[in-house]
Amino acid sequence: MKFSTKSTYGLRAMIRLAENWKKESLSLSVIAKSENISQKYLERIFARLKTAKLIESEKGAGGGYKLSRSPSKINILEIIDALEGKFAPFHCYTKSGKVVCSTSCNCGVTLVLNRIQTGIEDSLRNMSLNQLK
Amino acid sequence: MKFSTKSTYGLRAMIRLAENWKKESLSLSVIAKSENISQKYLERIFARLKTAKLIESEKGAGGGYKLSRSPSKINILEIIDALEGKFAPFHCYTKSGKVVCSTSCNCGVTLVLNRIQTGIEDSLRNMSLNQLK
DNA sequence: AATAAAACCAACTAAATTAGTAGGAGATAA
DNA sequence: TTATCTCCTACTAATTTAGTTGGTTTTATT
Repeated sequence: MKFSTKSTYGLRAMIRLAENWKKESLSLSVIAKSENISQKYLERIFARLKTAKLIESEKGAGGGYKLSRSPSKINILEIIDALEGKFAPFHCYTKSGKVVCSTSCNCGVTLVLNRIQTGIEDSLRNMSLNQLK
Repeated sequence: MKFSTKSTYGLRAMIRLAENWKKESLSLSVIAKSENISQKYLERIFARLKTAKLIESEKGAGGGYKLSRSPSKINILEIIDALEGKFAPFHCYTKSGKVVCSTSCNCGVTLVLNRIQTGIEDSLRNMSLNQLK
């Protein structure tokens, strides 16, 4: 198991925006440059964060991004979910592609998967962006 | 975040071995056939489980695999770690490849990563193989 | 009005990882 | 000596991740 650069970059950028909370917007170019991240790649990461309504944007010269709410109201779990995608809905498949069981079945694999998911959720749920730097 | 087939197959196979605990060894061909998994792929998955000393093998005709200890003494966390690998030791890199910070630093990204890791560990630590079916 | 700086958008490429194959060698019971 | 098994290495195919390329649109500033 690993942490993708997507999450790493996204989190770092969100921490930058948190530091800038209540000030003017921060542009992608500034963040990318100072964090040493490919600007174009960061663009797509920001698209995810925006879809999840965690950030807002202003177009045009002088524009940029800012958090859509106070850092204390932004949950780390939301950020990770937005960046990495939720734990995939799980299915056991036979070789023929037929679904044998789903998330709601109570086989061992599903049970373990659900535990891991709630384990992650519980650990991040009450951690908010203002706690990071 | 997703659960690879490696984990799915590996867990299913371990559950099969647990059902067979105290009986004769189960061969790869039997497990692969009944679980509808590529035998050659399962072979490599079993190699990981063996390296982790979770299973033992007997070569030759009539041979096969069995758990190395009672299912109640096998932790699900051990299985997942063996199959999926531990959470990768984490580093922040600059574009030039220079390490900026490591697992022991206390930046936000590392803090989140460590939380996720302990979240998973805590959720699986006291779940053993005999609880699954 | 022209320009520059910004978000936004789509399609491509490169690298890495995952999932699986192919083709054996060596061990062992029947 | 043969069939059944583990074990080993090297390959391929598919998918995902990590970017790149080349724009369009929006907006403040000159």
